[in-house]
Amino acid sequence: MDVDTRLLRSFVAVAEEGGVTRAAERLFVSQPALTKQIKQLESRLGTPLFTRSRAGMTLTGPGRVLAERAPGLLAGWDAALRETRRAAGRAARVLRVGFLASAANEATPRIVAEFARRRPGWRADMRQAAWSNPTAGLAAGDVDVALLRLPFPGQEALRVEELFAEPRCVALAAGHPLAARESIDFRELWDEPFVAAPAETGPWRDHWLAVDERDGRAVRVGAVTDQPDEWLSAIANGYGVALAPASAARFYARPGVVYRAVRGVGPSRVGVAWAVGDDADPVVRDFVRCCLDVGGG
Amino acid sequence: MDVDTRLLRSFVAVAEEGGVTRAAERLFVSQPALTKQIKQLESRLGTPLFTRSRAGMTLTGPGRVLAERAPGLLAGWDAALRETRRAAGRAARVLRVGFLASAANEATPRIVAEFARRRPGWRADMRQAAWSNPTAGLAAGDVDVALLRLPFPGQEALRVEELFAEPRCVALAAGHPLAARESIDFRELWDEPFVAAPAETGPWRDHWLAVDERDGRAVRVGAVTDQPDEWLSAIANGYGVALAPASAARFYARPGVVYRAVRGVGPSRVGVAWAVGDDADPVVRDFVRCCLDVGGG
DNA sequence: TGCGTCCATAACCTGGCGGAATGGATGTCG
DNA sequence: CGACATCCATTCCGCCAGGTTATGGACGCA
Repeated sequence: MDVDTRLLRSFVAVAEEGGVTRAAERLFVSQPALTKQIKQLESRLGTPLFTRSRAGMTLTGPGRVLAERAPGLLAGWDAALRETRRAAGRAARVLRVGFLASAANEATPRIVAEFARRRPGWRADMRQAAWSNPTAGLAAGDVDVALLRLPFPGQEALRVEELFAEPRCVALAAGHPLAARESIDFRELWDEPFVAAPAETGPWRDHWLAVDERDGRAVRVGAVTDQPDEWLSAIANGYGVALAPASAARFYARPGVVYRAVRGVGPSRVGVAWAVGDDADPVVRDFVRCCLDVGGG
Repeated sequence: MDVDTRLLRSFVAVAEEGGVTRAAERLFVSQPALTKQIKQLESRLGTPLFTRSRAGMTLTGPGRVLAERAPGLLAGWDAALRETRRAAGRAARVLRVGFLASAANEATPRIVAEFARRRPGWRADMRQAAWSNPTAGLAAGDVDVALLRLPFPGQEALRVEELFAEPRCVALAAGHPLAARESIDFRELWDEPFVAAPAETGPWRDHWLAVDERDGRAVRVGAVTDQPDEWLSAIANGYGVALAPASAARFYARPGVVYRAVRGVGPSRVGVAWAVGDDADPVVRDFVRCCLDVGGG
């Protein structure tokens, strides 16, 4: 008998969330759609997988059996998918490069150009990742190499080469009182609301909130954003201010947002990262070499 | 990304057969349908999996990567499916009993009745299997216990308890010259065409062709059948004769087919089989007990 | 040059899926 | 005690995916 992995994912979500409604919003589908998926799975298996109650759905005996195995099956499929895609990249002479928004900024096109020079016939496929994906897909195997701001969560399990550092500045709404100033002491920002990255980015978020330079005072978070556009909008709307690499002033210029120098916060470092298993991969090595030549000087 | 296991099975079939056309007939779908499935899989993965040529389809690099992993994934899913169904049977208090057509014949209802008596609230779900499925689904895990004619292929990996033996007779077309006789020497049948079981049943097929009692002479096979209905039709049509258990005369009576005693072939033995892992299962043990009490006692 | 054998494409039909709205059961709270 | 909230189930409808049959096109072979 055959199933779509989507059905299994739905099943796992309902089992984990303990109810259709919650699982449905986690999966971004409507509740009736998910209800039907579960019913379909049950009817194909010929057995109920959940007992329905007012409070939600709990697994039956057969449901528990399936719930034990399904995550492993899905992980196996996802792994096979990654491996196949990786092979596809190699076959098409494509190096998949992930980068966090604002990671390498001006250096990026030079790195790509240098890679094209060093590896004729190859192409670097640049994939921008949201901030909630701190390794830009490298940890999940979606890319071969990634350009990131250091430090980032999961760094220990990867190889990282630091490329360069640049000072940090502060981005404010154009109408902000401090926007008139040429440069700002960070302590003047302690009580300002900040536009922060999603919570799951952990140390990365803390680094951009400069938690270490606040003398232990709590951070006021005025907005949480996941992408540069949202980030810029939030700042322009006055929901908060935010630290940014100096290059953002050129790279993310936007009416209503100004960048000012800031004293009292350390610089931001940019690095290139790759998986341990790719240490010997000649294409990955070449790309890292290009990064060091161009960005690391 | 999600995929239906059906797509993976199709992919594996095409990879193994080396072409869409052959794979399509193996999978009992039309060739265009299969072509579309493969194209869909390729487009979802974003890479060609096969190189097309006049002679058929051969795997690309990414195709080989996927082809290495797909069978394991499918096996994993099938195993999870079996386990879930097994749990479903237990939860519903159903013992799944497979039986080869003509296995226990008259004994079957008595066994089921005895099981119902010994296990109130439980139900024996009887599933007749075709002869090409020599363990009646036991080897594949589709049933918990099976009633079979001995010997059968795969017997060594299972537990088997012999229940009883009965003489074998011969089934002939009513118009056959030997049908007028009361009983027949098996050597008189040496040159008759036989209706045989499918080749994959190995020793089981040989046993019903009585290969061992032919003094090394080759068997003439007049027809191959997989089910009692086909078997009876083939005999009635005169495509061949066949050995059968004596009880078939009562159980599979049909106009145009007669059963006659035959001398010179051994009896047929009936057994109940279960998986090694179920040795301690109380329900399976009870069922086996019932078989022995009713059939073997 | 016609034929057989592949795979790809076209045209058509049907079943199933997803979404919005609604129903029904059941606690909760003022 | 009645209004409300919160679940899951159901209905209706539009749409797409998948299947089948028929046909096209490339290529080797006699």
